[in-house]
Amino acid sequence: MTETGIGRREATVSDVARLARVSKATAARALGDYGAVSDGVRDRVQKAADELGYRPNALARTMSTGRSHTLGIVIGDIENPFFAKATRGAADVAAEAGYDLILSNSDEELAAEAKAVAVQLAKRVDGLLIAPASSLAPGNLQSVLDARRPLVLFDRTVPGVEVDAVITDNRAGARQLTELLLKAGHRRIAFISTLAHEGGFRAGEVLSSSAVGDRVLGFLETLTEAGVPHPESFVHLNARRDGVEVLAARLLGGADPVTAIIASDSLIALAAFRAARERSVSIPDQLSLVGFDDADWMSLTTPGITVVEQPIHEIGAQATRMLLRRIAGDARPPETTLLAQRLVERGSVAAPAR
Amino acid sequence: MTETGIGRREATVSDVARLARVSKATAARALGDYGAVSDGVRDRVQKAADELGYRPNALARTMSTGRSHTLGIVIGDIENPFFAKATRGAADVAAEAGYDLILSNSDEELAAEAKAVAVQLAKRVDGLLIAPASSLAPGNLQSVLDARRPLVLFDRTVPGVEVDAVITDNRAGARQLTELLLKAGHRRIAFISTLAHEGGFRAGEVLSSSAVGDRVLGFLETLTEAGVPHPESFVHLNARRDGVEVLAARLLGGADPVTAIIASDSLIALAAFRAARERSVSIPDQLSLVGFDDADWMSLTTPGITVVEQPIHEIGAQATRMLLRRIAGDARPPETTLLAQRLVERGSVAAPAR
DNA sequence: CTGAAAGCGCTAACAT
DNA sequence: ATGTTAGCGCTTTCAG
Repeated sequence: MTETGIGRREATVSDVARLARVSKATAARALGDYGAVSDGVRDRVQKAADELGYRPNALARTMSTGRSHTLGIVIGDIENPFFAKATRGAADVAAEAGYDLILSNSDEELAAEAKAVAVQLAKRVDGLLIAPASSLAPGNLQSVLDARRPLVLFDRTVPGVEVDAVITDNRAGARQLTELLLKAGHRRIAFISTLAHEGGFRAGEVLSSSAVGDRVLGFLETLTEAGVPHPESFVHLNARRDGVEVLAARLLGGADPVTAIIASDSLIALAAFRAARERSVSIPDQLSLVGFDDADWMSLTTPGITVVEQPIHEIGAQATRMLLRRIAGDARPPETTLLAQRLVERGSVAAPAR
Repeated sequence: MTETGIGRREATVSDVARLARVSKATAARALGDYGAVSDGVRDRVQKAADELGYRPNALARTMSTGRSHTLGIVIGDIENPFFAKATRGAADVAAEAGYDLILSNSDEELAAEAKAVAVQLAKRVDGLLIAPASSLAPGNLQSVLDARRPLVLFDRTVPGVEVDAVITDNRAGARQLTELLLKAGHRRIAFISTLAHEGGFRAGEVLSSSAVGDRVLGFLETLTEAGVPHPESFVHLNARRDGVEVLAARLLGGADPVTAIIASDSLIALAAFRAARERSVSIPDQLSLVGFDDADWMSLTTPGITVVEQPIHEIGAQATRMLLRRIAGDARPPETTLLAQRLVERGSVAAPAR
């Protein structure tokens, strides 16, 4: 029954109990559907609850049970289609299991991530899903481990932190892309990522995103195997999101222009495509463009863009399933799930101009 | 200081107080930074807290203060770029103000929305941001009002529910698009939306999304003013997300094909573009395509797509600012903020073939 | 400035 | 099957 009246506070179990003329405990049992209650009493309590417009207080319940039925998820940026999809995957399995998600954007910055983690822990989430801002700085993750809260990483791992993780085979994906380009005859291939990175890339360096690191690895080893000299000079990191276009333009101009570009995510592919278009360099005739992640528009451009696709929704879903399992008490040693990437060939690759 | 040891429970204010040799109240004051505490004591408490690895329990705090510093947001689908952007806008102003977001996807279904609202209320969010699944069914919103929780709607309003809302001028946007098409010489223009709707559209009908309703209104009135007969036959609702392509294909084939399409969101524009491409109907020569929302890929296709753009990030941001104001106690009568839409002309409009 | 005690709304023993 | 009584961890009077 809908409640009217002004200035009343929310009805509590006590209120319901009083109206139903039973003890608080009995009312709680009937309302919370646990313990044993006779049918008659159950009805009376239910009726009283309806009459008072009783709404349970999940926080109070959490206080006494210790379970919040809430998961924390911290990602780079919900506007990035990758994270949006992964988050949806997570939200779906969470909702299915009766859990909610508290969402935080880190913008890939450790400080923001730290704050997000602290708040989530303070709110006593039952577990955390994190796409770590850095694979090199375990601090933020360590604090959730210290707090003894289950944690599952996704998209990237962080060496030294022993937790579950769900990632995809970036190295293999990069190999596929690179081989495709090599086979088409390319030798000057730029790999572009917005990953934050100090100074130019040097061979053997460990990157702050294991995902990008693995891609670079697959890229470099494939080039090296093919006998391409100094392949690391083709790795371009630290591109600002809004600077990718300029970078791409620069790579396409100059004395020794690249003939192919590998974009480390769909947003970069977008910028590269735009740069090419604006300088009237034709794809695939004058430039081959490939990338990671299959954005829905990639089949719409002329030509369509060849990519390796990852099961993004599933990344979030699997990570959440694993987290739920841990919350349920699974104590097996941490494992990292490696999902496959799949090549989707479209028209953006051809032999280099000369 | 990082804590070691197994099986210990989280440190509480009491623990800290004991170690610092002060009362619980004093420790709480020092930790929570309220009340008055002498410097010496403050230090001692802080040190004790560090030593124990004390992490505040935000739920307990909420229990006694009544404020959770958490906002609920319920949207259609976080994978939809529109909602992703609006959510980011909301998250940004929320974080700025020290609030978190609990996210729920309704898939535009009332039942899912009802459940989401119930859970959010149970978790005692300080306020809710909702893009209502239906402008016709006030029930879910009424329950948040009944719970006396501040509520701000965005993207659509629901007549009869007196609350704040942030929307954009869909009617004007639709007029602009329609006029553009009319001016180019089009007379057979299809308006496509995935909005759930029973049976064919009849003039004067109120739709379950005020946003789509306003667009249809602007569309119809502009056509009517131009003397186009039976314009309501051009309104196509209830398209399944994965059926838009077929629908578009059907509209382009048949005896009396449309010469222009207005897509009610970027996902529909995408599907329509693909349908045209697949049937080799050339845009803009054989089909003019326009739509709502400026997706980032729309400047990449050949031709680029003409749209009216809405300040999506700002929709979420403004809604959240308003919500925060209400939470702070602002009791002015509800107001609905109307943001402008802006025409972005690209190359997808031309005169019809014949 | 500091302490004691009550209370937020619920669940969990432990009786009866 | 139902009731009594303690808490959960924090804030908040109210004293001193």
